[in-house]
Parts: sequence; structure tokens; C-alpha cells
Amino acid sequence: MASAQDIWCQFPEDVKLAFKKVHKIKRYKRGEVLYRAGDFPQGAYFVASGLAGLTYSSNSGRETLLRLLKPGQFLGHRSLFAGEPYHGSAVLLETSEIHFIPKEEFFEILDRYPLAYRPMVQSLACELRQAELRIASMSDKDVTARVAETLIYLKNVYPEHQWTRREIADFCGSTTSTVIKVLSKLEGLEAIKQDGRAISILGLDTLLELAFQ
Amino acid sequence: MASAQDIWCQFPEDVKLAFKKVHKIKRYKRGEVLYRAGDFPQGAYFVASGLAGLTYSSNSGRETLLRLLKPGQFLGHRSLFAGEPYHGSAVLLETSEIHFIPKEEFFEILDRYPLAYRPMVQSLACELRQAELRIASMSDKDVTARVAETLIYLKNVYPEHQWTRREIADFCGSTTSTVIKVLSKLEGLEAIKQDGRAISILGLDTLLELAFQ
DNA sequence: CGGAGCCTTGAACGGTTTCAAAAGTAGTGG
DNA sequence: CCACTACTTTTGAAACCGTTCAAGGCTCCG
Repeated sequence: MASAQDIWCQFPEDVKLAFKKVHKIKRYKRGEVLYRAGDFPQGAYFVASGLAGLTYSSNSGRETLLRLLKPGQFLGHRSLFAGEPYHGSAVLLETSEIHFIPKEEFFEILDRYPLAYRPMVQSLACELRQAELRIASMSDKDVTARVAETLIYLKNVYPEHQWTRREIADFCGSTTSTVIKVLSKLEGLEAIKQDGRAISILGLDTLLELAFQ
Repeated sequence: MASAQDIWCQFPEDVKLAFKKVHKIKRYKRGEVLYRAGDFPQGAYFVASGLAGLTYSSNSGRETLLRLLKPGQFLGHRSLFAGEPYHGSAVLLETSEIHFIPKEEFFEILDRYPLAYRPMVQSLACELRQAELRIASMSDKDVTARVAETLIYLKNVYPEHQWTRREIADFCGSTTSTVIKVLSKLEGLEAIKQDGRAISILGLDTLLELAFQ
């Protein structure tokens, strides 16, 4: 799983300027919601700081963490491009600064600066690879491998975040209970160390071994 | 799961013409391979007729059907846009006519006709939704629901194709044996009818009920 | 200091896979 | 047209892995 792109720093200066002219800046706290599955997109969101997550909650009530958005990434652009309602809800996982670009201005900027397409499309393409490889992981790997893989990924995306057992479970398609059991097994293997709620990686090599067999 | 877009028919005439000028046409039979995971993309493929599949085979040997490409869809464009090697292999599931567009010409056309971006990006965006919702399905639904969902989807994508139990299993993250057992259960519920290898849907409502609970 | 949300544990349960072996079917080429 | 080969379908029993459930303790934040 390669880390996602920082789109912003790939934009030419004039594109950055154009976005800066039209975006609305707002701060959110953990747990707040940007939009909900089923809503029709009114614009695109850009994570300036903090951490956001795209989640899907099924009929049976199970939550799945579909995607993580760190600073420099867009959110809600998929629905805009597809011309569809949101398929998941956007939730803040950390205190964050979010920029909102109304959809008219969003497309207007893309039309005016076709160069702006590239980083946007590139990130969509990366996200598609990540999603498809996760499908393969889910049908192929046992929980231990999935938790190991997830730990590596999550720590890489946002090392400062205190990842909860629930978030890990929601990301790798398991349950809080099971993740807790796997974590203590990983601690036994000296691959990680748990300090209260904090999890630190001791043996990346061991984790990689477990994750990718 | 909405059906994917036919990109071709969304292109303006001049774009179609530009593609026609540079593509190389070739016919393939079932089982032949367009490219393999890890290869670096040399261009984009376009399915003119037939059916292709993007597959991933894990270290343990399990195959996963990541994506299905029917006439009117591009293939290999994701890697081009992302600037990455292929994450899966492209295999023909039916006798097919495939057009190949070398990457230089591909990007040159996009630069010349920025309008050509839209359908391309739209399809990427749809594929991302489909992939992410499959992640949620896999962690949430039991095999019966996944097989039901898969039957509906596959029959919708390419009704003429004789979907094998293995293809169904590879798509929904299960095994041939299990799919066979589920299919006979579905036949008992009069949701489908099996005639040798052929599978026909009798009760779409029953299937939908099972798939989406 | 109260309360919501997070962490933890063990035992029992249950859904899928695994395995192996046999029969069926499509496609190939002599 | 037949024989051969490779692939697909089918079945049941046993094993296994992960979830479920419930109850209790913890911790962070307002």
C-alpha cells in the first residue's frame, strides 16, 4: 500500500491561487461530520490539517473505514466527478481545518486550468488501486495478517494519531474484540508495544512478514 | 452496484476520430493475457467487444477478480494516470476485440482535447465507488448475500457470459465449493435455476432481498 | 465528578473452508 | 468423429478460525 499523494503541492501556483480565492475555511473537531452517505455533493473538501475518514455503515450496523484523508488530500471529489450522491459519510478523526470549494467553482477551475486535472486524477487512480488491493487482502488474508498490514498503513498515514482498536477493526474488516486479541499476540511476538491505548511498532520487519507472508 | 459507464459513446466525434487514428486492433481468445501485475504500462487498452477481467493473484495462490471490463470501457488507464506499474493482470474472459493506444498518443489526445478527460475520470470515479463498496460488503455480508449480490452484478454486466462457479467465487471472495453449495441453496429458494453450467435468475426480488437484507 | 466511549477477557458458537475423490463437460487435434 | 486432455462441477465430513456476547474496568473530556 503506497501512501496517498499530497495533491496540493503538485498544483501550479496559479491553480493554488484560484482555489484560495474561492474556498471557505472551517475548523472541525473529532467526530464531526462533513457529509453523509446519500447526500448530493455541493462541492469538494480539502484537508488542510488534521485527519478525515470516509466511512460506510451497512444495514446491519457495521462500520467500515473506506478511506483516510490526510492533509493535502481532497474529499468528495469522487462523487463530483462521478456525478453521484456520496456512497459514504465523511467524518473527522482529528481536529482539522477543512477548505470547502463549491462545485461550480471547482469545475470552473478545472476548465480554466486543465493542468489541475492531473494531480486530481492521479489521486483517484491511486485510491482505486488501494481499494482493489484491499478487496484482495480481505478474501485472502487471515485477521493477523490484515491487522499487521493495517497497523503499518495507519501508522504511515498519520503516525501522530492515536489509532483506536475500533478504527483498526473498521479498517481491516474485523471487530474490536478480535483486534485486541491479535494485538496482544503481536505484542507477544515483540512486533509492537502497547502502552495503555498507545500502540508503537517495534519490529516493522516482523509485521511485514506477517502482513505479506 | 450501478453498472459501469460506456466511455466511448460519451466522447465527442473528434476525440473518437483521434483515437481511431492511433489505436492498434487485435483479437484475443478466452484465457489470453493483455498484461501482468508488475508490468509497466505502455499504453491503454479499450474493450471494443467481448469481456475482460482484472485479476490479482496473492502469494498464497488465491485469485481475486478485481474488475470486469465490458465493451466501451478502458483498461490499463488507471496505471497510466497513477504513473504506477499494474497492480493486477488483465485476462480475457471471452473472445474479444481490443484496441491498444500507446501511452504517448493517449496523453497527447487528452492534452489536445481536455473534454476527453471527463468520461475517463468519471469511469475511474465509478470504479472507485464500486471497489470501496465491495470492501464494505466483504466485511459485512455472509457468503449467501455476497453470492446473491455477485450474481445480480455479473448477470447485469454481461448476461451472455457463462459465469463459472470459480469466477463467481473469485469475484465475491469465496471458494468454488462454497459457491456451489450456496447456488443449490438459492435454487431451493427458487431464486435461480441451474441447467448444467448455466445459471438463470428466476426471482430477482428474492436475490435482492438476500443480497441487501 | 460524571458519563460516554474505549479497552479487555473467556467460553461457546457457527459459518466457511479445506480436502479428496469422482463424475461431468468443453475444446483440441489427429 | 473419436480420443484425449484440461478444466469444471459436485459432495460430505472434519477442522478451524473469527465472531459473538456479556460483564467489568479503564480513561479521557467536558
